[in-house]
Amino acid sequence: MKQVAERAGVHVSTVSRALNPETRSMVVPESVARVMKAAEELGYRLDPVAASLRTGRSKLVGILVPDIATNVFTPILTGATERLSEHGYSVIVAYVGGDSNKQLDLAQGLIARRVDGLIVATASRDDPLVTFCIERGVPSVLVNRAEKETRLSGVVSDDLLGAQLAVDHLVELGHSRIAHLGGPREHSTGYLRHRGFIHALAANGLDAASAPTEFAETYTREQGAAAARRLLSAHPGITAIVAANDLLALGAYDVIREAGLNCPRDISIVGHNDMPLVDMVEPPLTTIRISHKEMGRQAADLLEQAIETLDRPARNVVLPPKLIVRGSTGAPRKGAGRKSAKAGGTNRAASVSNEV
Amino acid sequence: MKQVAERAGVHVSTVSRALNPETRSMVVPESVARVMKAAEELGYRLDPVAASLRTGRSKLVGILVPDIATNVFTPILTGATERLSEHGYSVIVAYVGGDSNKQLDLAQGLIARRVDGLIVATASRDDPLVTFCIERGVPSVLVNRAEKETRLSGVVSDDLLGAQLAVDHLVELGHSRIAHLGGPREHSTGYLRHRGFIHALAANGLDAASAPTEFAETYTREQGAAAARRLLSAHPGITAIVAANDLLALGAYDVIREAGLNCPRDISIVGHNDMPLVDMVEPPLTTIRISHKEMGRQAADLLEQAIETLDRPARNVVLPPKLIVRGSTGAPRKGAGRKSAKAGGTNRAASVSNEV
DNA sequence: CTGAAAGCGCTAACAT
DNA sequence: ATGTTAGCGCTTTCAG
Repeated sequence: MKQVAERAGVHVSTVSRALNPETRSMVVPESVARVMKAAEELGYRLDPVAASLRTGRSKLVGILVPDIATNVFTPILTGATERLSEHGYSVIVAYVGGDSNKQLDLAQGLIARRVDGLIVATASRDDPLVTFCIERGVPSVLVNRAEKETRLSGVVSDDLLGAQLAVDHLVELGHSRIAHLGGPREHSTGYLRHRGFIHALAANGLDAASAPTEFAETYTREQGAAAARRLLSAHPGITAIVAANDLLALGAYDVIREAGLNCPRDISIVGHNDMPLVDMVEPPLTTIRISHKEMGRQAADLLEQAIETLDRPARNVVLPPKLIVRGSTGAPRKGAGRKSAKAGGTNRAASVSNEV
Repeated sequence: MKQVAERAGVHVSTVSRALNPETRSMVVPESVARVMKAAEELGYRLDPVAASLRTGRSKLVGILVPDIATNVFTPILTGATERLSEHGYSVIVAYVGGDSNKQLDLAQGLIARRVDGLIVATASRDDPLVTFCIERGVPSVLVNRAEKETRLSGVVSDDLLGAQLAVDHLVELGHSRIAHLGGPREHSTGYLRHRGFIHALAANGLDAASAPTEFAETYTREQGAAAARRLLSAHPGITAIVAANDLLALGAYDVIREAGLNCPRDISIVGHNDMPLVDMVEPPLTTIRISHKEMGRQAADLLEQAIETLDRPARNVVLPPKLIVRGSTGAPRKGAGRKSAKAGGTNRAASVSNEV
């Protein structure tokens, strides 16, 4: 930097100001030009490490993703990274497991590296990590999963609505014995999709209280299969399953196949996420589409805002999901629909709150 | 740090030495203990930014992945990140597009952040980025894709062998009119899998020179479909396709379906990668399995070695792929096999060099 | 084995 | 609008 200053015939501090977009306006354009030229000629670039040491800022953002990198977190990551890098940020990824202490440690480490903010894709409905972020005063946003209470801004899909869309679709097809293949309830996705399922059932005049339901412990095909097995053995009469997630739905496929049943003839299935390739499985999966990449982008936006103006009130961005009808849903098999639903209803439970 | 020094009754430099595992041996154990205790009590942690400014090292590794994040790069990323974080490294991901100048810029930026090394998952067979890394003296390794010449260490799958496995399998089933649905030839994967295809054909006594071949421009389902369409219209007589990648194979599925044909009855297909869910598509895809996560891990190992001892000679780790037989391959339809192959052959072309 | 002191490269008061 | 100066928090010679 000293060399550049010499070559441009100015002081180092002028070089610093000229090279930094934020302070460039303090320098007369002519000097800026000379500095730029000198820097160019010497192949000089500002040292972000030194700058970071001095300013405490780093143009670095940490992102915490579950280590069981399912397909949904990849587009979130790319969406966020893309958007962030447009604004000069780099992204440090940390894959975190379930251990809460390790999570705090990792966050700690990122903070030590002076990240300007954190994107948390791992939040449970009441997460110590969030408490930690708030206490430490690190600008942070949630993505995909929200907390019970909105302590931090975040971007999520309207999971309640998504599940309702699924139920409404099934009811329209004539189903009334609809079961739920739920996700982990400590995550907002599992919790809300279950609630959406219940409410939609009620709104359609079906018995929500006794609706067959089993929860998978994790969002995996294996756990989905295990839960689906429990569901089918306890309630052989069901004609449709609303799954909290595509992977769970595919687990149900495995079970249905192994039971010698046919989807959708014997049982219809709706997934959630519309992850890549579920249009190619057999039968093509009817599911709820969520734009995870867009979630990532918006989380990036939210984080940048949080970084720029601290203590900005927490705000939840809720993205609308969309029903994608494919081959895994159809009319119930004859003689199956013993419980009768109220006449063909898209009676969405409009008043259900979206509180996590 | 000064506070810790005071509290422990030693000088800051002693604190520094005590806290850093590499220099801890210079300090008498008793002092170390006192320092540790004081640090603990104050909740003090070393500042990596300041350390980085001083030492030039950062415990940060950059990884360059293609921005069209297909499924294969996610496990590479997680594998590498896991292994690296075990050794105290954090990972900065950069999603890079095709523009070579932008790639250099991104690498430049990572270097400015003082990354200790770079993992490059984007290399073409002769990549200016590699030249750049070498010139700048940044420890770097390649992963998944290698260069024509081994200028840098790397981890790849044995792509030549993979393609041969695919052809041998098809020949064993009785196919002789086998086509290749190739990948981009500027990448080692596309190039080598094509060569493996050719050599295996020859080794099995089939006419390699005139084997129907079409190349997709990118590894996408769409480009796969386009190339498969060209293949089928130019060579309606083929009974099997060896695809350079699962996505391409799925593109071929689309085309076969739209042509009213059936896989595997009319045409058998073999993919490459064994990415998630291809066992669930219809028909389940026969493919070549590669452990991308393991590739990521080994790339991490190689990079750590390169960081520890500079100017270590470049070394290629070649992982063995494995044929996974599923439902997309079967015997050719009757009357299709007009060309005759040499008797039932697993005549692998053992002597084919693996040079990229 | 430990203390002293210099300085990594930059930025932000403050002064002019 | 620009120059001066004092560190950011650490590591690492060099002395002792």
